Amino acid sequence: MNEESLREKEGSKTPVSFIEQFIIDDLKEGKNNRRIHTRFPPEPNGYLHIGHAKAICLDFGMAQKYGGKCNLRFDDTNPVKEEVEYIDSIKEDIHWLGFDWEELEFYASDYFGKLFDFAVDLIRRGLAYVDDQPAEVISAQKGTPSQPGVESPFRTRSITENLDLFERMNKGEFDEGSRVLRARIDMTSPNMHMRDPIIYRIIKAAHHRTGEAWKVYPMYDFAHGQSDYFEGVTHSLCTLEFEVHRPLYDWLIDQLKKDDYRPRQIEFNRLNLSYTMMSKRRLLELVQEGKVSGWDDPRMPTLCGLRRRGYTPESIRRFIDLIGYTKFEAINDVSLLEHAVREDLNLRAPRVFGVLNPLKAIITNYPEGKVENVTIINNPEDESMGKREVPFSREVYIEQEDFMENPPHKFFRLAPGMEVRLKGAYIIKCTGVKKSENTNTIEEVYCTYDPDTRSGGHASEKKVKGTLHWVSAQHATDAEVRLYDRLFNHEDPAGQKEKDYREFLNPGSLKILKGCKLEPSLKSARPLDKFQFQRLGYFCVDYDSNEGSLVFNRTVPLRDTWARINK
RNA sequence: UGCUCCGUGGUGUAAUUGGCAACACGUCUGACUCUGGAUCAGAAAAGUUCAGGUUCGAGCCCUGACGGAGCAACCA
Repeated sequence: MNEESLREKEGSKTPVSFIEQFIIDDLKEGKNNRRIHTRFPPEPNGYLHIGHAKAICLDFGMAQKYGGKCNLRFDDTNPVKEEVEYIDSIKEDIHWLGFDWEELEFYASDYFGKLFDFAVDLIRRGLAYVDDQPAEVISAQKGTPSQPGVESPFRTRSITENLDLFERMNKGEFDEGSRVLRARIDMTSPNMHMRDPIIYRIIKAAHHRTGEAWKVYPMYDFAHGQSDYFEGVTHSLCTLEFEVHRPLYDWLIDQLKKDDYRPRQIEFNRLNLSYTMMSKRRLLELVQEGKVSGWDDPRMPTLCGLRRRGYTPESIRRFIDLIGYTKFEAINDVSLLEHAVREDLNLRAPRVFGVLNPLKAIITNYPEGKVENVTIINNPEDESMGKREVPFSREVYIEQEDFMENPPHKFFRLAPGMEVRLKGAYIIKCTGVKKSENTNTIEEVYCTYDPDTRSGGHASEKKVKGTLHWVSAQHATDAEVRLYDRLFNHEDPAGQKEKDYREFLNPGSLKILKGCKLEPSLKSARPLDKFQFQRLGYFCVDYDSNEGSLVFNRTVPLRDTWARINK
């Protein structure tokens, strides 16, 4: 980034995060040749969720804004936890979100050779040693956060012996767990991570990329910073829990670096969303235990889940923009995410008629067999989306909730003797109901219409309190509609000391409605097509859908002040 | 009990580096409306965890409390 364009960025009034400020300062000071280079480093052990989206937007976003590059690097240092299946999904999700790493696709496993050489170098300089003690002993010697550790009896082993042992560890001569390589730093450090951290362990599982080539694998701390260094990364952005790792990150870079260049680790707050849970391990449990239908269950906070639910990448990026990056571990309200989709879909989603809980209304004075096409505006927010014709006839479906025999005060819908407009068509008046003999439930309502009130017609200015959506019964197409609510009924389901998160699963998080009636134009809708069902919410065609049997997911309901009043 | 980090309306973030605490979501009014949506206009809501100190002046600097989070995988 040159000085001129940097000054330009500075001139803009929009506040920048503390991270962006660091980047600006580093650029101004001329660090690393005025270069910015970031990386997004997922471990391929699960699907990306919206928390990763926060990191992706930062990593790719900063590089983009300041004329830099962003690498996609798979942090694949633990062959027993990682699978190729995840790599493809991760790439797909990043692209879907709207970012591109171009040719910069890397793997920590690409550096196993260099990392091994660096470890050997540390041994030669007396900065690493092979420890023969079992895990429990090493762990006990580490001390506790408030008590210093004690040194391993193997700490003073000769360089020659260490070199020999480390080579043989990698040849597979020793069992898993029998020996590790440790950095020799300081067993009394107040920082636990500096107490001779383990940097290599023996794992005899096949790696998805390097196969059987290695028997020893580097730990996260020994791979991450060095990978940054090898790739020329300048700003290594990660979440707050790695803050205490930074001294080790810097220590290792100090041993590795040969000139002025050095990557800098900066930590920000991870995303916590109310009523949801972000831990990959627990999300995997939900999938494995069948609590959800899969990683892409529309109730999951995964990117594939949100996509299936009907969220747009724009809305997710917008949400992340709204919450910002700080060092305060906050719980962000899901309603802000919902606001972001509504804001986006309001501008883009065509409005259609869909009746979720149908009730047949018969317009007794409308000629039998007659069909009129009424013209409906596709999106009042965007004239360019045009208009369409919707068939109207003597029998229509309306929403059960839109009719009450004995309505309360301020009920602006249909009730005996009351008038409402059927949107885009006529004003109707309820004249009676038909109830079932035994259960007393309402089966049909009878109405009359006023032929002068057709929308756009000469007497169409007549005002009524309510406007209902409707679908012509003989033209309707049936559909299944899946309604979603929050997966958990606790604000912080995973953060409760005494209780397992499973106890907070919301039993009503999925409601399946069958026999919903949709306007005929929806027959040709394809998976992921998004609509606003007028007066109800935003809906998206599910993958399970096909021309013969439509399936819709409710992304989010519309704001509903009437429902709020009646709570 | 050690170390590291963090405390600003209900929630999440700002405050151009010490100068009238601002924005968004949410909430509540009112207008408009053939979506109880959207849009528009407005309101309530924090004196910045607390106590000292420096200063003409502190959310910002200093000291000390209090509160929260993280750190003791051969996970990342």
